[in-house]
Amino acid sequence: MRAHNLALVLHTVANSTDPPSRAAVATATGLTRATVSALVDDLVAGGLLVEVDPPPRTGAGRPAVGLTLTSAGPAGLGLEINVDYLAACVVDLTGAVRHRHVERADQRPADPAQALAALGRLAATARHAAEADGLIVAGAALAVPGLVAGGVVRVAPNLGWQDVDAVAALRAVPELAGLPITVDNEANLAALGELRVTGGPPPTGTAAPTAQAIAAAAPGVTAPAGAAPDPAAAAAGDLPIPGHPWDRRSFLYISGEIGIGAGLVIDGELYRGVRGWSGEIGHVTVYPDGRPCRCGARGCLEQYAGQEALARDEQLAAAALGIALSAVVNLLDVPVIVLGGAYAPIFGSLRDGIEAELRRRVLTAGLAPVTLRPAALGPDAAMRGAADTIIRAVREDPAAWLRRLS
Amino acid sequence: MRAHNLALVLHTVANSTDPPSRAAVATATGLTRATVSALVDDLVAGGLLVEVDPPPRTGAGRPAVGLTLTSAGPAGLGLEINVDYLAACVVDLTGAVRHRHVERADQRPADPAQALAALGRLAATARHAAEADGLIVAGAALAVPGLVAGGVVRVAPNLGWQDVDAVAALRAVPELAGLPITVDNEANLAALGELRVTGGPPPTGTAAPTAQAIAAAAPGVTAPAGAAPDPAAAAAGDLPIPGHPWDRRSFLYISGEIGIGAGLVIDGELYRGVRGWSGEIGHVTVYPDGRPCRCGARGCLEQYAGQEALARDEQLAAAALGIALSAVVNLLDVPVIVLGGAYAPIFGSLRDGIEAELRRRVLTAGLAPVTLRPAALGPDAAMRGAADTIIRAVREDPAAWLRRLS
DNA sequence: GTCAAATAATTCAACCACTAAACAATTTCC
DNA sequence: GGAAATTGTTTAGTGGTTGAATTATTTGAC
Repeated sequence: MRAHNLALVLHTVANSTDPPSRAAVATATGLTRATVSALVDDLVAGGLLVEVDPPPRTGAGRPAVGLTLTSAGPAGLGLEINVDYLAACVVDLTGAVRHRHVERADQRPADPAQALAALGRLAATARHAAEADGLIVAGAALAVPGLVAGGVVRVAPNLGWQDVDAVAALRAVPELAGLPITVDNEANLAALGELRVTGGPPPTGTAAPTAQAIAAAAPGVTAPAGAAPDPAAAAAGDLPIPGHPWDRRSFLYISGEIGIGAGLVIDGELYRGVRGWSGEIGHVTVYPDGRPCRCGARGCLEQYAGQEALARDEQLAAAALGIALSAVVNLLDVPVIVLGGAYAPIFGSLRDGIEAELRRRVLTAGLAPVTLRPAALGPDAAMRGAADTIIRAVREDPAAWLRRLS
Repeated sequence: MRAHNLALVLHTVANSTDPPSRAAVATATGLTRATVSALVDDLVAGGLLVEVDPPPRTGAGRPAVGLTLTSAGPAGLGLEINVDYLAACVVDLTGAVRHRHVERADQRPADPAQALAALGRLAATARHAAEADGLIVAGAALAVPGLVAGGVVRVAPNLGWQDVDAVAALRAVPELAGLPITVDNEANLAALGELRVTGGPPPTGTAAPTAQAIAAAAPGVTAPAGAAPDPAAAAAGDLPIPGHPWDRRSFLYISGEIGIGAGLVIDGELYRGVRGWSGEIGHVTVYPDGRPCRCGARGCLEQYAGQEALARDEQLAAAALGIALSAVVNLLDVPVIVLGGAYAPIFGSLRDGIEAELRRRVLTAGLAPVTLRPAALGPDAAMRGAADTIIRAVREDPAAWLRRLS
């Protein structure tokens, strides 16, 4: 119960726009001021929260002391191996990127051990830099473009990997000793990265609006007015995302790389699938008797909207994407689709073609909108999402972190 | 916390094969015998559990007194409106069907008010019969073949309904006064019905096996050996379902009626979609330029595997189903697909055709099996699932039920 | 400048629910 | 018949919460 309430308080502070006072947290959570005080004391002592200067005064009374997440506590180490680069970043508890290093180099000629060794070096320097900066790296997560099971990369076709125990390789790096390390699919983690940047606070208390209310409000397929990413806002890391509040916490993220992956986020939670293999949208059938795919099937989406096909014909790609995405929406009732990876920069030219298919093929298109939007994060999404899994674990179970310190 | 532990104890008793003692519940839950005693006393006083004769002795020591769910307490009223019948059933806390009445009649000529009035009469007699039998009807749920939003049936094409406030109509029936009433999609509820019958207990304590372990064990698409439903076992309501334990709690249920719907159950939870409109697999595109569908699109699954098409060509239906289901598995990594409705009786002739497509088009088919199986429940599935939502609510929050009594 | 009103945070007694350990009840086994 | 075993209850103790009272610090009125 204490663990639950610690998490509740931490989330409330994290999701507030300006530093809330203990009293504000109490009213927001429904707990007593006394209880909140006790919990906050623990979180401050444990180095997860810090007291900051009071927010601008608002009337009579004793001035409040503000609370924010620390920028000197636990941090997450995000790693990525992709076809043409290695990358590492450190993200602190507030979600700020504190270190970032990308090493461009084609990984396909390298064998897995070489690539992982190079990544290990990147990770080691990132950890050093972070700890010199007062951060405590709480764990590392690695994004790879392939199917992952139990820490092992089963298949990563575009890297040419098969049954590579990436976790074991990283654990062997001496500078990473003692760190919990996980591996996950690139698209899944990119979806989490997108969520961290655009997700915003969970709908506090109020339930999602009824479908009834939605349908009355805005029929048809829609996209935000200024759909192209606003560079200034994106740089500030605080993109204003239009739409209904739950649009920001439930979406399908499509990652268009050489292959095509997807990450499904439902109400702020990533759905990984029973065995961790969800999101293989690249091999959804679009044209049953179409082009042969290297997976052995015919007419896979990847053959029409993968990077190769994309270079040849963007409109064909858009139509194929539209067909596959219609299936997703019909099956899962996802209100928002985020186009990432190679799709983000050409969102403008894909949008109409995708929307045309959605309008035609989504059964509920007339009842409620399906919103299309470009990804906010660019090529860093997966690495950022990987780091986010670490700080998310601390945020969701601060009690464990406090125990770990003592 | 008390609420949580009450639910924990209730679940433990519910999921035990024979009536457990207080001590057995204590060891199973990890709570103290003292705590369990206190909780059980509350549940017995509230009429959710009853003490029964001790199970056969097993050694020395004071004899235990067994605990079971009551068969005289809260009950769920399950209702269904479909194209050619109305139905009502009452299910008690143990999951036993205590009353059941089906009224065959084509509902299409009737206007919604007439149909709902007839259903109201059915529901009223069911409630009476149940209460004469010592049951307390805790609520009612209605299954309809259509899109539902906030208690309103937005569209039910095969009934010819549009924007029918079914909940309001039923609430107006005097004999149903005071009952919480909900409406839901037929396929969603049928999936829950299937879960109740085949789901079994949640994997106690142990996590799902790693994908790694699975892949090593059994590659390829598989189906249970004796795949046709065993009538004797089905009648006993205790069908032995083969496969891994989590297979029973994560599956996609396909309901083949005039239209085709699907209900997705993940780890024992029904996924309804953000707006409640998930599972419209009937309008997933199979052949992008194929037959025109009444939804306005082309090549929808319904045109190739709906009841009409099914009558013409079962093999075409199987191939189309295989293509659409491959998309589902690629996207969601669902390990089991349950064929219900009109598909269940002809499972044998559909199976090979579906499996061929799955083998070809599911990317991970070589890593882990996709199991196909016929539904266990037959035409009662949706109605049973509807009733189950009511008793599930009581089971998941027994504290609320106890409060309600006082 | 002083005092009342307002707001923030802490302290303290009471309470609820769980744990641990002792105890009572009832059986089997020797 | 008595020791051992097992179930279920009782009792004292503890952690974490609430609610009320208390302290701290500011604004605004006079």
